[in-house]
Amino acid sequence: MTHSKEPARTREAGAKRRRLMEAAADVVHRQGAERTTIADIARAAEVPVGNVYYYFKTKDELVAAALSEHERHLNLLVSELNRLPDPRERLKGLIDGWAGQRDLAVRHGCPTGSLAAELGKRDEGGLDVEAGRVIRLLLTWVEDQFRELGRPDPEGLALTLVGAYQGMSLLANALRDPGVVDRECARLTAWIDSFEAA
Amino acid sequence: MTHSKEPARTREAGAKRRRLMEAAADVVHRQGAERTTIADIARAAEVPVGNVYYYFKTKDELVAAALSEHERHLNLLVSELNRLPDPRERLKGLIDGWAGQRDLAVRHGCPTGSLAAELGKRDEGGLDVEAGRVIRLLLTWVEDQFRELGRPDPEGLALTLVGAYQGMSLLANALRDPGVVDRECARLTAWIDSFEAA
Amino acid sequence: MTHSKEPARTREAGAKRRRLMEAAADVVHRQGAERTTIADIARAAEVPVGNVYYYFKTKDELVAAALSEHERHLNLLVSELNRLPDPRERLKGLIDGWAGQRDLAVRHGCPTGSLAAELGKRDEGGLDVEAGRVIRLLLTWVEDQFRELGRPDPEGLALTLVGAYQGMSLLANALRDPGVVDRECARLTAWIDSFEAA
Amino acid sequence: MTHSKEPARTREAGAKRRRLMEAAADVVHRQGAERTTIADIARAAEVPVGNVYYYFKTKDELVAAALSEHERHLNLLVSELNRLPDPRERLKGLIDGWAGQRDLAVRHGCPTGSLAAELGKRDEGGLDVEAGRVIRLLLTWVEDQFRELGRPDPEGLALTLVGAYQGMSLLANALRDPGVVDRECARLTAWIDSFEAA
DNA sequence: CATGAATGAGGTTTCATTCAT
DNA sequence: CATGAATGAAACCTCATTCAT
Repeated sequence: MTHSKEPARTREAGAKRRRLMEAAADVVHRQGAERTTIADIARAAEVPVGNVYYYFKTKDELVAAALSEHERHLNLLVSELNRLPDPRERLKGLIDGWAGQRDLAVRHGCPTGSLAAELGKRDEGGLDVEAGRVIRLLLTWVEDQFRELGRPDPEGLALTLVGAYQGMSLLANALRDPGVVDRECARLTAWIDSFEAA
Repeated sequence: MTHSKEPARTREAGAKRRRLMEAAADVVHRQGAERTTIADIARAAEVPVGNVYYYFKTKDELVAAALSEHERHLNLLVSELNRLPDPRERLKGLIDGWAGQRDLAVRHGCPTGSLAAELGKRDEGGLDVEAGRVIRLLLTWVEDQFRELGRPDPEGLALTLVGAYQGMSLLANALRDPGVVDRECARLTAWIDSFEAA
Repeated sequence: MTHSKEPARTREAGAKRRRLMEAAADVVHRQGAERTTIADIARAAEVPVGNVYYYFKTKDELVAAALSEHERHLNLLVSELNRLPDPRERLKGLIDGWAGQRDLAVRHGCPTGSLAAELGKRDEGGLDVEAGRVIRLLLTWVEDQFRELGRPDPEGLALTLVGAYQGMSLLANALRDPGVVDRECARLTAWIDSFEAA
Repeated sequence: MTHSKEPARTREAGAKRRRLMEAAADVVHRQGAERTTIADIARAAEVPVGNVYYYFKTKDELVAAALSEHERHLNLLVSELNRLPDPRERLKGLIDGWAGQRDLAVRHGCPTGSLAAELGKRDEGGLDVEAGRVIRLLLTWVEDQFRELGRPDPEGLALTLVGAYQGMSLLANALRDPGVVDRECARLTAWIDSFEAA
């Protein structure tokens, strides 16, 4: 109880890989992929540095793991929202989720968006494409909601909504101002409400 | 005078600093601050590596120089737009400018925004605050236009407009899709047009 | 008995060690001792990495096992050749064997010779001596044939013949040219034929 | 005089690169390319480890430098021998050179040959081809001598002579026996002498 | 100021070997 | 004996920064 030094193996096998993925997602979100060292992630996951490579052969694989964690979280959120009967409520639920993560956005931006921006600076590795794929998952889901609502140009509306989210996250982070998220989320919610029923 | 090796110091004296700033802004935009080395910037500016330090004492100062280049460009743009008599036309001119930089945004995102996102991952150095300041310059100018247009909540409108720009830049870059910029710029222009005259 | 996981231990028991030795000989010949990892050998032998250490306590023991495999092959070849009644035919049979392994020599050199060269770079471990011992086995056998042929200085002739083999293997490998083996083997055969009967 | 710590820069600029090449050739000959670390070479050249990379971007470039040193030595030797008027004397001079390096061959084998053998184990990098090129330089020169002597099949004779050298070097090294070089060099000299004048 | 060269801290990665089950 | 997982020592390499000329 005093030390966490006790062998983690006894608890559950395979949990380490999960711990590493979560640590990678978290640390990369906070520090950025370039500034994050393997040692940072290893420390956060309470795993010896050398052991990390048993689970992930390169640093890039760890970054990919962070990305897939964000994908997992997105899928969880979407599953949750899909239980709501009304697409309008689903979209407003999504926006509520963004509002709820306000402080995280202020400190570090959108996890997926800021990672995508960083990976987009690379010329090789293909991780940039992977990031685009995760973002497109959200876009497609949002588009589906607008379509179900019977709105014309659901693809454009999805771009506008998700773009607004990425924009507010970046501004809130750059200005260190939580009010940005509050205002924009309120505006977006009102925007959704302004749509007449199908 | 004796050697032809003698450089035209007086002629190029100030030019080197300028070249370094421009190179820093360009290379950092393309590669990101972390992935950019001093040697990269020196090469792009055609300045010997060892010489860089006479103009910029640290790498952070070079990043700050990149930021100030973006600030300079912003000021130039704003000066240009301020010549237009109508604030509505000024805002539409701003949006036209974004549309005109579409391909750059697709490849590397908004220069200031992506740099701000990267610097926001740092805990020290204060460059993140500097980036926020540059972004705020744009926000304030946009806000002034909305105010002059007589719109209520000009600050919120500015956040929405600039946020939309940051969002479209990030999405266009992540998806490698120029259409994102086209669509959103068209929408924003229509949005501005939807405001009645003061 | 309860689980089908139960392996046929008794059946495969000794086979694993044999598989590991063969894999070591093969992989070390192709990649060299230094570039070969325990994992490489384990994979080639289809033995779990952690299990290797029950058969070979160190990597050096595996290299020694590779050497002893080459020794075993040499002994098999010599036994075969010893069935021939004429020492001249035995020597020519040896050369034929070299010619038959031409393509292997072009790709990776003589298994024993290239391993001896690599081990000769070491200052410790004694494996270099072991490699010399295996090579001397061949030398002694060849010497015996020349002696039986009644040639003067059989030791010198053996050095010449085996040296020619090592030289052609190295050159064929370095030049990636199978013709080297063809030419030299033909020459050596003619050389043997040039000796008058005892 | 007591310490060699004094800045080497004062002596001659550019000498460091030369020192590194020589150290690489020497250490790689003694330890083999795989067992040689950058630190080993740096120490032998009295250069800080980090500085090595200013001159050679990768370890492979250092190995290539070692190879080119051997090429340089070969060219020097050949230039020397070319001063002799008689091709027979030139070839015997070459063999005398081998005999003179007897002890080095016993300890570490032929510098070029053992390096070629090691590089031949690689699948990538192209250094193996480079090693073959250097060996071919010697072959071609020897071939030219035999041709000038008016012997038939000069290419085959060159293969035989150079192959004998590589073979004796490998055997002498594997057996740790200088006598191998003595005997074989004597035999080769007699062989050359056995050719009638053109 | 100018410049190629120097330096060392720190990061990524590999791998022989050991250990818990 | 069997096995996946663990460990840490070392190797390669990068780069911001400094220095000698």
